[in-house]
Amino acid sequence: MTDVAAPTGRIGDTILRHWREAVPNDRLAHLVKDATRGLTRALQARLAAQSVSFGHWVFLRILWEADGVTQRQLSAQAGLMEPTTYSALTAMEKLGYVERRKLPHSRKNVYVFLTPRGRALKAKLVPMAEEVNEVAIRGVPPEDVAATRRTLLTMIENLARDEAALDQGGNQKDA
Amino acid sequence: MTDVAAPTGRIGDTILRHWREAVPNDRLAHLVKDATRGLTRALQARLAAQSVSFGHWVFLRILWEADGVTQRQLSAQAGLMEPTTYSALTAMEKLGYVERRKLPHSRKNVYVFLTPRGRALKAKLVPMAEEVNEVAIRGVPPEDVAATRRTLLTMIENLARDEAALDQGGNQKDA
DNA sequence: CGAAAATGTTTAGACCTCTAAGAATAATCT
DNA sequence: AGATTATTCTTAGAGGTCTAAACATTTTCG
Repeated sequence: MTDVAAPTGRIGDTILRHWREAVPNDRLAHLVKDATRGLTRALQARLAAQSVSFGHWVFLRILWEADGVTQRQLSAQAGLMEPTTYSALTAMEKLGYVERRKLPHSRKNVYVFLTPRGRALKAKLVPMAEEVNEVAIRGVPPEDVAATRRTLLTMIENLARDEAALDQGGNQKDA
Repeated sequence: MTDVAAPTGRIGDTILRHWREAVPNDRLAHLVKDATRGLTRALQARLAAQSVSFGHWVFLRILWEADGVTQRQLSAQAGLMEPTTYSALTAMEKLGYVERRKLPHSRKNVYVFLTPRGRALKAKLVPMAEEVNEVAIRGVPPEDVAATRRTLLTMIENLARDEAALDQGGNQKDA
Protein backbone atom coordinates (compact mmCIF):
# COMPACT_ATOMS: atom_id res chain seq x y z
CA MET A 1 0.00 0.00 0.00
CA THR A 2 0.89 3.63 -0.17
CA ASP A 3 2.89 2.84 -3.20
CA VAL A 4 4.76 6.05 -3.86
CA ALA A 5 7.21 5.62 -6.70
CA ALA A 6 10.44 7.54 -6.74
CA PRO A 7 10.97 9.20 -10.10
CA THR A 8 13.77 7.74 -12.11
CA GLY A 9 13.44 9.62 -15.38
CA ARG A 10 16.48 11.33 -16.73
CA ILE A 11 16.84 15.07 -16.76
CA GLY A 12 19.20 14.42 -19.57
CA ASP A 13 22.44 16.08 -20.40
CA THR A 14 20.40 17.20 -23.35
CA ILE A 15 18.61 19.74 -21.22
CA LEU A 16 21.72 20.98 -19.49
CA ARG A 17 23.57 21.44 -22.72
CA HIS A 18 20.53 23.12 -24.13
CA TRP A 19 20.57 25.71 -21.37
CA ARG A 20 24.31 26.26 -21.29
CA GLU A 21 24.45 26.91 -24.97
CA ALA A 22 21.68 28.99 -26.39
CA VAL A 23 19.95 30.87 -23.64
CA PRO A 24 18.08 33.20 -25.93
CA ASN A 25 16.66 36.39 -24.74
CA ASP A 26 13.44 35.36 -23.11
CA ARG A 27 13.57 31.80 -22.00
CA LEU A 28 13.34 32.78 -18.37
CA ALA A 29 9.99 31.03 -18.20
CA HIS A 30 11.63 27.78 -19.21
CA LEU A 31 14.40 28.12 -16.74
CA VAL A 32 11.87 28.67 -13.99
CA LYS A 33 9.85 25.70 -15.09
CA ASP A 34 12.83 23.37 -15.32
CA ALA A 35 14.01 24.50 -11.92
CA THR A 36 10.61 23.65 -10.49
CA ARG A 37 10.78 20.23 -12.06
CA GLY A 38 14.20 19.62 -10.59
CA LEU A 39 13.16 20.74 -7.13
CA THR A 40 10.00 18.68 -7.24
CA ARG A 41 11.78 15.55 -8.39
CA ALA A 42 14.49 15.91 -5.77
CA LEU A 43 11.99 16.25 -2.96
CA GLN A 44 9.75 13.54 -4.38
CA ALA A 45 12.59 11.08 -4.46
CA ARG A 46 13.30 11.72 -0.78
CA LEU A 47 9.69 11.74 0.36
CA ALA A 48 9.15 8.41 -1.34
CA ALA A 49 11.50 6.86 1.21
CA GLN A 50 8.84 7.69 3.82
CA SER A 51 5.97 6.76 1.49
CA VAL A 52 4.77 10.33 1.40
CA SER A 53 3.69 11.78 -1.91
CA PHE A 54 4.52 15.27 -3.00
CA GLY A 55 0.88 16.26 -3.00
CA HIS A 56 0.52 15.31 0.64
CA TRP A 57 3.69 17.10 1.65
CA VAL A 58 2.14 20.37 0.53
CA PHE A 59 -0.66 20.08 3.06
CA LEU A 60 1.34 18.50 5.84
CA ARG A 61 3.67 21.47 5.77
CA ILE A 62 0.79 23.85 6.34
CA LEU A 63 -0.86 21.72 8.98
CA TRP A 64 2.32 21.43 11.03
CA GLU A 65 2.14 25.18 11.45
CA ALA A 66 -1.51 25.24 12.42
CA ASP A 67 -4.13 22.55 12.11
CA GLY A 68 -7.83 22.68 12.84
CA VAL A 69 -8.51 24.81 9.77
CA THR A 70 -11.18 24.32 7.13
CA GLN A 71 -10.53 22.82 3.74
CA ARG A 72 -11.18 26.13 2.13
CA GLN A 73 -8.59 27.90 4.26
CA LEU A 74 -6.20 25.11 3.49
CA SER A 75 -6.80 25.56 -0.22
CA ALA A 76 -6.06 29.25 0.02
CA GLN A 77 -2.87 28.71 1.96
CA ALA A 78 -1.68 26.04 -0.43
CA GLY A 79 -2.68 28.10 -3.44
CA LEU A 80 -4.69 25.21 -4.82
CA MET A 81 -8.29 24.80 -5.82
CA GLU A 82 -10.81 23.14 -3.52
CA PRO A 83 -11.18 19.88 -5.41
CA THR A 84 -7.43 19.37 -5.27
CA THR A 85 -7.48 19.90 -1.55
CA TYR A 86 -10.48 17.71 -1.15
CA SER A 87 -8.99 14.69 -2.86
CA ALA A 88 -5.62 15.09 -1.18
CA LEU A 89 -7.23 15.28 2.23
CA THR A 90 -9.52 12.33 1.76
CA ALA A 91 -6.51 10.30 0.69
CA MET A 92 -4.50 11.57 3.64
CA GLU A 93 -7.32 10.67 5.98
CA LYS A 94 -7.32 7.16 4.58
CA LEU A 95 -3.58 6.99 5.24
CA GLY A 96 -4.14 8.08 8.82
CA TYR A 97 -2.27 11.39 8.60
CA VAL A 98 -5.24 13.66 9.24
CA GLU A 99 -8.77 13.58 10.58
CA ARG A 100 -11.63 15.59 9.07
CA ARG A 101 -14.20 16.69 11.61
CA LYS A 102 -17.34 18.77 11.60
CA LEU A 103 -17.55 20.91 14.67
CA PRO A 104 -20.87 21.53 16.43
CA HIS A 105 -21.17 25.17 15.46
CA SER A 106 -21.32 24.44 11.77
CA ARG A 107 -22.35 21.46 9.74
CA LYS A 108 -21.00 22.97 6.56
CA ASN A 109 -17.34 23.47 7.33
CA VAL A 110 -14.91 20.59 7.57
CA TYR A 111 -12.03 21.09 9.95
CA VAL A 112 -8.80 19.25 9.41
CA PHE A 113 -6.65 17.99 12.26
CA LEU A 114 -3.36 16.16 12.23
CA THR A 115 -3.21 12.74 13.80
CA PRO A 116 -0.20 11.91 15.97
CA ARG A 117 1.08 9.97 13.03
CA GLY A 118 0.73 12.93 10.70
CA ARG A 119 2.40 15.17 13.21
CA ALA A 120 5.28 12.75 13.67
CA LEU A 121 6.21 12.94 10.01
CA LYS A 122 7.48 16.46 10.48
CA ALA A 123 10.70 15.35 12.14
CA LYS A 124 11.66 13.22 9.17
CA LEU A 125 10.31 15.24 6.32
CA VAL A 126 11.39 18.79 7.11
CA PRO A 127 15.10 17.92 7.02
CA MET A 128 14.56 16.43 3.59
CA ALA A 129 13.15 19.68 2.29
CA GLU A 130 15.99 21.61 3.83
CA GLU A 131 18.47 19.29 2.21
CA VAL A 132 16.91 19.80 -1.20
CA ASN A 133 17.08 23.55 -0.80
CA GLU A 134 20.67 23.31 0.30
CA VAL A 135 21.65 21.08 -2.60
CA ALA A 136 19.88 23.32 -5.06
CA ILE A 137 21.61 26.57 -4.18
CA ARG A 138 25.02 25.05 -3.51
CA GLY A 139 27.64 27.30 -5.03
CA VAL A 140 25.31 30.19 -5.69
CA PRO A 141 26.48 33.48 -4.19
CA PRO A 142 24.10 34.72 -1.48
CA GLU A 143 23.52 37.98 -3.29
CA ASP A 144 22.39 36.04 -6.36
CA VAL A 145 19.98 34.07 -4.21
CA ALA A 146 18.65 37.31 -2.79
CA ALA A 147 18.24 38.80 -6.25
CA THR A 148 16.46 35.64 -7.36
CA ARG A 149 14.04 35.91 -4.46
CA ARG A 150 13.28 39.52 -5.33
CA THR A 151 12.82 38.71 -8.99
CA LEU A 152 10.55 35.74 -8.42
CA LEU A 153 8.42 37.64 -5.95
CA THR A 154 7.97 40.49 -8.38
CA MET A 155 7.14 38.05 -11.14
CA ILE A 156 4.48 36.42 -9.00
CA GLU A 157 2.98 39.80 -8.25
CA ASN A 158 3.12 40.94 -11.86
CA LEU A 159 1.48 37.77 -13.06
CA ALA A 160 -1.25 37.86 -10.42
CA ARG A 161 -2.05 41.38 -11.55
CA ASP A 162 -2.02 40.26 -15.16
CA GLU A 163 -4.43 37.47 -14.39
CA ALA A 164 -6.79 39.77 -12.59
CA ALA A 165 -6.69 42.18 -15.52
CA LEU A 166 -7.45 39.43 -18.03
CA ASP A 167 -10.40 38.31 -15.95
CA GLN A 168 -11.75 41.85 -15.80
CA GLY A 169 -11.15 42.84 -19.36
CA GLY A 170 -11.76 39.60 -21.15
CA ASN A 171 -14.78 38.05 -19.51
CA GLN A 172 -17.68 40.42 -19.80
CA LYS A 173 -20.71 38.39 -20.77
CA ASP A 174 -22.45 41.65 -21.47
CA ALA A 175 -21.85 45.30 -20.84
CA MET B 1 -14.40 21.48 -30.52
CA THR B 2 -10.92 21.88 -29.21
CA ASP B 3 -12.41 23.13 -26.06
CA VAL B 4 -9.48 24.60 -24.21
CA ALA B 5 -10.59 26.30 -21.05
CA ALA B 6 -8.84 29.41 -19.83
CA PRO B 7 -8.03 29.12 -16.14
CA THR B 8 -10.01 31.42 -13.94
CA GLY B 9 -8.86 30.35 -10.48
CA ARG B 10 -7.66 33.02 -8.14
CA ILE B 11 -4.05 33.34 -7.15
CA GLY B 12 -5.43 35.00 -4.11
CA ASP B 13 -4.13 37.92 -2.19
CA THR B 14 -3.59 35.27 0.41
CA ILE B 15 -0.57 33.99 -1.46
CA LEU B 16 0.89 37.39 -2.13
CA ARG B 17 0.55 38.47 1.45
CA HIS B 18 2.04 35.19 2.50
CA TRP B 19 5.13 35.84 0.45
CA ARG B 20 5.55 39.47 1.34
CA GLU B 21 5.38 38.76 5.01
CA ALA B 22 7.26 35.75 6.24
CA VAL B 23 9.70 34.65 3.61
CA PRO B 24 11.60 32.30 5.89
CA ASN B 25 15.01 31.13 5.12
CA ASP B 26 14.44 28.34 2.67
CA ARG B 27 11.22 28.85 0.85
CA LEU B 28 13.01 29.43 -2.42
CA ALA B 29 11.48 26.23 -3.74
CA HIS B 30 8.02 27.61 -3.16
CA LEU B 31 8.80 30.88 -4.81
CA VAL B 32 10.06 29.03 -7.84
CA LYS B 33 7.01 26.84 -7.94
CA ASP B 34 4.55 29.70 -7.58
CA ALA B 35 6.35 31.62 -10.29
CA THR B 36 6.01 28.65 -12.60
CA ARG B 37 2.32 28.48 -11.86
CA GLY B 38 1.89 32.14 -12.63
CA LEU B 39 3.81 31.91 -15.88
CA THR B 40 1.92 28.83 -16.95
CA ARG B 41 -1.46 30.32 -16.19
CA ALA B 42 -0.65 33.55 -17.97
CA LEU B 43 0.42 31.75 -21.12
CA GLN B 44 -2.42 29.27 -20.90
CA ALA B 45 -4.97 32.05 -20.75
CA ARG B 46 -3.55 33.55 -23.92
CA LEU B 47 -3.10 30.29 -25.81
CA ALA B 48 -6.71 29.40 -25.08
CA ALA B 49 -7.73 32.27 -27.33
CA GLN B 50 -6.23 30.26 -30.21
CA SER B 51 -7.54 26.95 -28.85
CA VAL B 52 -4.01 25.74 -28.19
CA SER B 53 -3.30 23.93 -24.94
CA PHE B 54 -0.18 24.49 -22.94
CA GLY B 55 0.96 20.93 -23.50
CA HIS B 56 0.86 21.39 -27.25
CA TRP B 57 2.69 24.68 -27.12
CA VAL B 58 5.69 22.92 -25.65
CA PHE B 59 6.09 20.75 -28.71
CA LEU B 60 5.11 23.33 -31.28
CA ARG B 61 7.87 25.56 -30.03
CA ILE B 62 10.44 22.86 -30.66
CA LEU B 63 9.03 21.86 -34.02
CA TRP B 64 9.07 25.42 -35.34
CA GLU B 65 12.82 25.33 -34.93
CA ALA B 66 13.26 21.97 -36.61
CA ASP B 67 10.68 19.35 -37.50
CA GLY B 68 11.12 15.91 -38.97
CA VAL B 69 12.55 14.55 -35.73
CA THR B 70 11.61 11.37 -33.92
CA GLN B 71 9.36 11.25 -30.91
CA ARG B 72 12.27 10.24 -28.76
CA GLN B 73 14.34 13.23 -29.83
CA LEU B 74 11.34 15.42 -29.20
CA SER B 75 10.99 13.99 -25.72
CA ALA B 76 14.60 14.74 -24.94
CA GLN B 77 14.36 18.28 -26.22
CA ALA B 78 11.18 18.95 -24.28
CA GLY B 79 12.57 17.29 -21.19
CA LEU B 80 9.53 15.05 -20.96
CA MET B 81 9.08 11.30 -20.90
CA GLU B 82 8.08 9.38 -24.00
CA PRO B 83 4.50 8.60 -23.00
CA THR B 84 3.86 12.29 -22.44
CA THR B 85 5.21 13.07 -25.87
CA TYR B 86 3.27 10.25 -27.40
CA SER B 87 -0.09 11.36 -26.12
CA ALA B 88 0.51 15.01 -26.88
CA LEU B 89 1.52 14.20 -30.44
CA THR B 90 -1.35 11.88 -31.18
CA ALA B 91 -3.69 14.60 -29.95
CA MET B 92 -1.89 17.20 -32.04
CA GLU B 93 -2.12 14.97 -35.07
CA LYS B 94 -5.86 14.68 -34.53
CA LEU B 95 -6.03 18.46 -34.40
CA GLY B 96 -4.14 18.70 -37.68
CA TYR B 97 -1.05 20.46 -36.33
CA VAL B 98 1.44 17.67 -37.05
CA GLU B 99 1.79 14.54 -39.09
CA ARG B 100 3.54 11.41 -37.83
CA ARG B 101 5.30 9.45 -40.56
CA LYS B 102 7.46 6.38 -40.76
CA LEU B 103 10.22 6.86 -43.26
CA PRO B 104 11.37 4.03 -45.54
CA HIS B 105 14.72 3.49 -43.87
CA SER B 106 13.21 2.51 -40.54
CA ARG B 107 9.93 1.04 -39.52
CA LYS B 108 10.64 1.68 -35.87
CA ASN B 109 11.10 5.41 -35.68
CA VAL B 110 8.24 7.84 -35.99
CA TYR B 111 9.12 11.18 -37.52
CA VAL B 112 7.07 14.21 -36.72
CA PHE B 113 6.38 16.96 -39.23
CA LEU B 114 4.46 20.17 -38.90
CA THR B 115 1.47 20.69 -41.13
CA PRO B 116 1.01 24.11 -42.73
CA ARG B 117 -1.59 24.73 -40.10
CA GLY B 118 0.79 23.84 -37.29
CA ARG B 119 3.46 26.03 -38.80
CA ALA B 120 1.09 28.94 -39.17
CA LEU B 121 0.41 29.04 -35.45
CA LYS B 122 3.89 30.37 -34.82
CA ALA B 123 3.01 33.89 -35.91
CA LYS B 124 0.22 34.18 -33.38
CA LEU B 125 1.64 32.19 -30.50
CA VAL B 126 5.21 33.42 -30.20
CA PRO B 127 4.16 37.01 -29.50
CA MET B 128 1.97 35.72 -26.70
CA ALA B 129 4.90 34.03 -25.04
CA GLU B 130 6.99 37.14 -25.44
CA GLU B 131 4.27 39.20 -23.88
CA VAL B 132 4.07 36.90 -20.88
CA ASN B 133 7.80 37.14 -20.36
CA GLU B 134 7.65 40.89 -20.67
CA VAL B 135 4.79 41.20 -18.20
CA ALA B 136 6.48 38.89 -15.74
CA ILE B 137 9.76 40.77 -15.44
CA ARG B 138 8.27 44.23 -15.65
CA GLY B 139 9.99 46.44 -13.11
CA VAL B 140 12.77 44.00 -12.35
CA PRO B 141 16.26 45.48 -12.76
CA PRO B 142 18.18 43.78 -15.57
CA GLU B 143 20.96 42.78 -13.23
CA ASP B 144 18.45 40.99 -11.03
CA VAL B 145 17.13 39.15 -14.06
CA ALA B 146 20.66 38.16 -14.97
CA ALA B 147 21.36 36.95 -11.45
CA THR B 148 18.12 34.99 -11.51
CA ARG B 149 19.14 33.31 -14.73
CA ARG B 150 22.47 32.32 -13.26
CA THR B 151 20.90 31.05 -10.09
CA LEU B 152 18.25 28.98 -11.82
CA LEU B 153 20.75 27.46 -14.20
CA THR B 154 23.00 26.44 -11.34
CA MET B 155 20.04 25.02 -9.46
CA ILE B 156 19.05 22.93 -12.46
CA GLU B 157 22.59 21.62 -12.74
CA ASN B 158 22.87 20.92 -9.03
CA LEU B 159 19.59 19.07 -8.99
CA ALA B 160 20.41 17.03 -12.08
CA ARG B 161 23.62 15.95 -10.39
CA ASP B 162 21.72 15.15 -7.22
CA GLU B 163 19.29 13.02 -9.12
CA ALA B 164 22.05 11.11 -10.83
CA ALA B 165 23.72 10.54 -7.47
CA LEU B 166 20.53 9.25 -5.89
CA ASP B 167 20.03 6.85 -8.78
CA GLN B 168 23.56 5.56 -8.40
CA GLY B 169 23.75 5.38 -4.67
CA GLY B 170 20.21 4.51 -3.78
CA ASN B 171 19.09 1.91 -6.24
CA GLN B 172 21.41 -1.05 -6.00
CA LYS B 173 19.24 -4.14 -6.07
CA ASP B 174 22.28 -6.04 -4.84
CA ALA B 175 25.93 -5.34 -4.22
C1' DC C 1 22.77 -16.86 -39.62
C1' DG C 2 20.30 -16.52 -35.33
C1' DA C 3 20.13 -15.34 -30.38
C1' DA C 4 20.69 -11.61 -27.34
C1' DA C 5 20.89 -6.84 -26.37
C1' DA C 6 19.60 -2.24 -27.39
C1' DT C 7 16.38 1.15 -29.05
C1' DG C 8 11.95 3.33 -29.96
C1' DT C 9 6.98 3.31 -29.59
C1' DT C 10 2.85 2.13 -27.38
C1' DT C 11 -0.31 0.70 -23.58
C1' DA C 12 -1.80 0.66 -18.83
C1' DG C 13 -2.36 2.71 -14.68
C1' DA C 14 -1.45 6.23 -11.23
C1' DC C 15 -1.08 11.06 -9.29
C1' DC C 16 -1.94 15.98 -9.21
C1' DT C 17 -4.10 19.65 -10.95
C1' DC C 18 -7.79 22.15 -12.95
C1' DT C 19 -12.84 23.86 -14.44
C1' DA C 20 -17.71 23.23 -14.18
C1' DA C 21 -21.54 22.05 -11.94
C1' DG C 22 -24.27 19.87 -8.04
C1' DA C 23 -25.66 19.67 -3.05
C1' DA C 24 -25.82 21.07 1.59
C1' DT C 25 -25.75 24.55 4.80
C1' DA C 26 -25.52 29.45 6.58
C1' DA C 27 -26.40 34.22 6.18
C1' DT C 28 -29.09 38.01 4.56
C1' DC C 29 -32.91 40.71 3.56
C1' DT C 30 -37.63 41.82 2.74
C1' DA D 1 -40.54 33.43 8.79
C1' DG D 2 -39.48 32.55 4.04
C1' DA D 3 -37.03 33.41 -0.13
C1' DT D 4 -32.82 34.66 -2.02
C1' DT D 5 -27.95 34.82 -1.98
C1' DA D 6 -23.45 33.27 -0.47
C1' DT D 7 -20.34 29.87 1.19
C1' DT D 8 -18.37 25.38 1.51
C1' DC D 9 -17.85 20.94 0.27
C1' DT D 10 -18.39 17.34 -3.13
C1' DT D 11 -18.75 15.03 -7.70
C1' DA D 12 -17.63 14.58 -12.53
C1' DG D 13 -14.63 14.86 -16.08
C1' DA D 14 -10.52 16.45 -18.37
C1' DG D 15 -5.40 17.51 -19.22
C1' DG D 16 -0.72 16.65 -18.41
C1' DT D 17 2.76 14.29 -16.22
C1' DC D 18 5.01 10.15 -14.61
C1' DT D 19 6.61 4.87 -13.96
C1' DA D 20 6.32 0.19 -15.41
C1' DA D 21 5.87 -2.94 -18.67
C1' DA D 22 4.57 -4.77 -23.37
C1' DC D 23 5.66 -4.69 -28.13
C1' DA D 24 8.20 -3.95 -32.44
C1' DT D 25 12.26 -3.30 -34.78
C1' DT D 26 17.15 -2.73 -35.24
C1' DT D 27 21.86 -3.82 -34.05
C1' DT D 28 25.40 -6.59 -32.26
C1' DC D 29 28.03 -10.56 -31.93
C1' DG D 30 29.10 -15.48 -31.10
